[in-house]
Amino acid sequence: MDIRDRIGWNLRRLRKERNFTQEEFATDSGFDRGYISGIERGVRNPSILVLARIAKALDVDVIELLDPVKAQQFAKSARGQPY
Amino acid sequence: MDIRDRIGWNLRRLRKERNFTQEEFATDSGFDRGYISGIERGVRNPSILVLARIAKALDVDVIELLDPVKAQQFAKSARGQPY
DNA sequence: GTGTGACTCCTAGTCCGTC
DNA sequence: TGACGGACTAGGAGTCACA
Repeated sequence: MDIRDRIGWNLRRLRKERNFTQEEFATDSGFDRGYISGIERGVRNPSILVLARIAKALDVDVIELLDPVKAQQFAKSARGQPY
Repeated sequence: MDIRDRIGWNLRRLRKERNFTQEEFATDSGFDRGYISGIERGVRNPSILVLARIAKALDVDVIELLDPVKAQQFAKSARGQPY
């Protein structure tokens, strides 16, 4: 699994756990909604400082965003689901 | 501890464990030696794909580069030491 | 609510060198 | 052996309109 996908799935997972829309989270974290969308889909290549800001907005450590197991599980559970 | 310092100390720790010079590691991983130096010193802001390439060259998972405990310990043990 | 393409601006990352 | 500088090019940061 590509590292960008790991981050993308984990971000989507953590955001949904908090019942935020992309738009709400974008406002909260100070990013553009389209940029957040791109990270969740794994098409962006964010820098480590961007990840740190995102992690802070989610109130987790950066490592949580890179968790391969949780990313995999969430990706699997999300198959065929609407966004 | 800044996220860039965590990465810097962990990179230096893992590189030294393998008895590589910055130059050797730069050649191995395909990066510029000055760039590797900058990451170790925490003055650079690498993207996640860069970290993935570095992790691969070290044969560890990216998470290892972000380990806060090991970074702290190594930073402490390295106080006053020459590079 | 979200995906997506196109865009500008600025920094990441390279290559050379010196200390 | 590693820190640090300047000049350069590739690519990330950040925004928007439209689907």
